[in-house]
Amino acid sequence: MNSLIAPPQSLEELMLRADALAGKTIGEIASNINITVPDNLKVKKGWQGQFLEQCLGADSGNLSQPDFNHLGVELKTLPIDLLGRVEESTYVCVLNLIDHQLLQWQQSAVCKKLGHVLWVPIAKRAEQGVTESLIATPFLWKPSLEELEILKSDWENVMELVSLGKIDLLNARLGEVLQVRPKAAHSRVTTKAYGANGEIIDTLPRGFYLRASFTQKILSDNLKI
DNA sequence: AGGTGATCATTA
DNA sequence: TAATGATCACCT
Repeated sequence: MNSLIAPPQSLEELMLRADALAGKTIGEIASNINITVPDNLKVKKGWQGQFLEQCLGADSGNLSQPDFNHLGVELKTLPIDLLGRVEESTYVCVLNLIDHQLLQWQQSAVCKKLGHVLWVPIAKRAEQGVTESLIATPFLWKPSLEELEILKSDWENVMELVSLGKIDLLNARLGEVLQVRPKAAHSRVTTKAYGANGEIIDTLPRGFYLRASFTQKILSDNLKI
């Protein structure tokens, strides 16, 4: 889905565009720009995210940088139900298992991407299609100092295991708010990593994800009153 | 290949 | 039934 809409020139312009979507259904917005909505997301898992990117004029493609790079803002859709409960974890970025030497938290992709996020909650209506899903209130978020410390700690714990070649110890149970999970087309895909003796090994590619409990708190903290 | 966008579906 | 591990599509 290529961007047909020019990137917003300012944060204000981005938020005006985002706010204009609030309260509308995916179907309404899609018909206005002649986009066909899939019946379900089984084989279109990233569709909502790409759709919102197009609606808002994101232009970073698959580069490892924030969606609105000139604004330093990352766009994330957040699947919720009608009661505002977060239904899925949030992918952040890949975990680089090779080029991590001397990488500090402030220089990491996780830190850069989560520095400033535009969250767009999308409420899926039970028993109804994607067309009926409702855009809730988008909001800008910067992690608090406390949140930043937890993210940094989670990230450093993972990177320590990676540095020590303890790839086998990585699993989704680690991390208070930031977890590591597989990130690949399927389980036979491999990527390079360092083993415990410094040798190169093949292992399943992993990515960083935010736990739903964390994004749930972010959402709750940002509810309008 | 390996990144982006994620949700699916089986397990615990 | 929540969470982990697996998987799907598109882009460069």
